[in-house]
Amino acid sequence: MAETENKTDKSAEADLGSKEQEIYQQRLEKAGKWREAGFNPYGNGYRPEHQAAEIHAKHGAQSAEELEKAPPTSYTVAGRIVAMRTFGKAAFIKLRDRSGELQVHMKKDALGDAYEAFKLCDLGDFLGATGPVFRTKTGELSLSATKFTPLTKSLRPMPEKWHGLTDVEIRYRQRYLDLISNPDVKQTFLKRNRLVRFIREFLDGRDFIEVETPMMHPLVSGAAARPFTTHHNALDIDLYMRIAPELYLKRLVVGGLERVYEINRNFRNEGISTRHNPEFTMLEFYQAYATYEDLMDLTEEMISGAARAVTGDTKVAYQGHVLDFGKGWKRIPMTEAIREAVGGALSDKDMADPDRLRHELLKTTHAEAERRAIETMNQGELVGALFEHHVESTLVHPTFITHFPTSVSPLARRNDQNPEITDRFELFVAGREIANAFSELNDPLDQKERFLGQLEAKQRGQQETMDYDEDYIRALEHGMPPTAGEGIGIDRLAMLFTDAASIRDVILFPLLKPLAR
RNA sequence: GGGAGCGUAGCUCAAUUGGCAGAGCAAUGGACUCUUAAUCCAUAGGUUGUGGGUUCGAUUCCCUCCGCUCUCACCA
Repeated sequence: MAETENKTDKSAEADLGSKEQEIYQQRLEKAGKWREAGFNPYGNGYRPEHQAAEIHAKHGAQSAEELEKAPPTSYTVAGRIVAMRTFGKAAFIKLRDRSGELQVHMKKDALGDAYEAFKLCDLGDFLGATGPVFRTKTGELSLSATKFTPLTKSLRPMPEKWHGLTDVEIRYRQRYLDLISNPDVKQTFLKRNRLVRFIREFLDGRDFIEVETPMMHPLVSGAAARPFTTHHNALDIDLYMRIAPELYLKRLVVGGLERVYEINRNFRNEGISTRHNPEFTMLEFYQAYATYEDLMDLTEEMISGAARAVTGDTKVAYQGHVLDFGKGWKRIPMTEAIREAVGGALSDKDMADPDRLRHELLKTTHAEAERRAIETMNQGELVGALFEHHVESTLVHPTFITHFPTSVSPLARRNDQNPEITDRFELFVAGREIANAFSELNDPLDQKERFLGQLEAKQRGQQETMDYDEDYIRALEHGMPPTAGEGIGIDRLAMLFTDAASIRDVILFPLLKPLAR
């Protein structure tokens, strides 16, 4: 690789502006000078022995005098230079490692000839430094370097130090720059990590086992969504990227894995928005001998626990609201929530009457395409649409909406008292769906009918329908114990706990259109 | 896909009615051994996203295309 260094590699620098080009060349020359001085600008094998946070923890409370009197201890740290202030024959630099930042004082007195090599450092370079710690006149704990080692030459300029990087497009496309420039970003992803870890520990502690099921499916199953398609060459078959793992996980319950969960990606070929990324992370779990009501209890416990683990409190500030994840979330049947929202005008009889519902829905629907879609909806779909229209966005605090219509719940168990509704709930927070759960339909004959209903809906022109999954029926025919299952959108939960307005802020590399070159 | 907005130096932002494209940071040279957005002097850095049009003259007005943001629709 060394021979590329002093050549002008036009292809690699095609995206450089003229100023950046100049900096690039200057830094290449500095790297060359390091080589001449016996330092490899891309060396390997350097072992830092200490971290910034460790040093702050150890000496943060000591005064300048105490540090001076204490027996001298030498530390070896490594990191990226994120700030630099030079004074001719001395300099202060700020070194950042994974634990935090530490100021390092570089003095010609202490470094001798190595100081000339240090002067070739730029903002963004990585270096290692060794020396004792002291406190500056202004009180900052700092390492006084007696030895310094260049580790990696950075050839491109860092984003501006004061305003940082604010251009959202660059932040998403070049997330590494975002992470360097905006410390909050790292905190967001650390929180996301804590969230996922908490959930795993929570479920593991309840005897669930984590599994991985296929991401490439021969059928569209487990949800109503448009899939991505792909192709396997050797088998010469088309496959769908999974839109949900549901039917595979329930096959495992049939197989005797009574408590299973999976945290993994789903892919849906639909619109992109502040709440939708084409690939997103979903937790799905299934528990035999539980009902949807048990899962409401479990969900409250898991999510309020997660809120505390991630943010330190069950009251969470989100986009100007305070969301209260403390126990005792509201549980409201869907029709009741609709009735409240439209002012009590709909009787039970009205709720069962498609024409009455259609009339109600058309009152507030003006877009022509939407009105046409409403004309072909059945009673259950109309109830679902009314709910989304009038209620969903008003549910700020965690709220369970229960008893979804059977026709919009093709995998959920019918309610024993009323077969037109299911033993299902969705959890809404901040006006968004966060979780979806139900007592599972384990009657193979009913499931067959529901699949046929999906085919019928497709006939009517609905684009998001499930395929008929023969093997899944066969699995149910072997017998699935009474089971309840749930899906939770991890990205959306992460948004709530990190006060993120856009799902792109909790996904490291959200999908963007590639730039034309 | 529809609607609204945005795109100027590596980064953050200016530019009056359409009249010589500017500043700070970063960079380069110089001074400086306790700085915290260090300071001071000097220098350099631009295909104003792309391609067209109107005009004596376009960062500015109009159109095309590209990308991003918000929003509606679809959806989680």
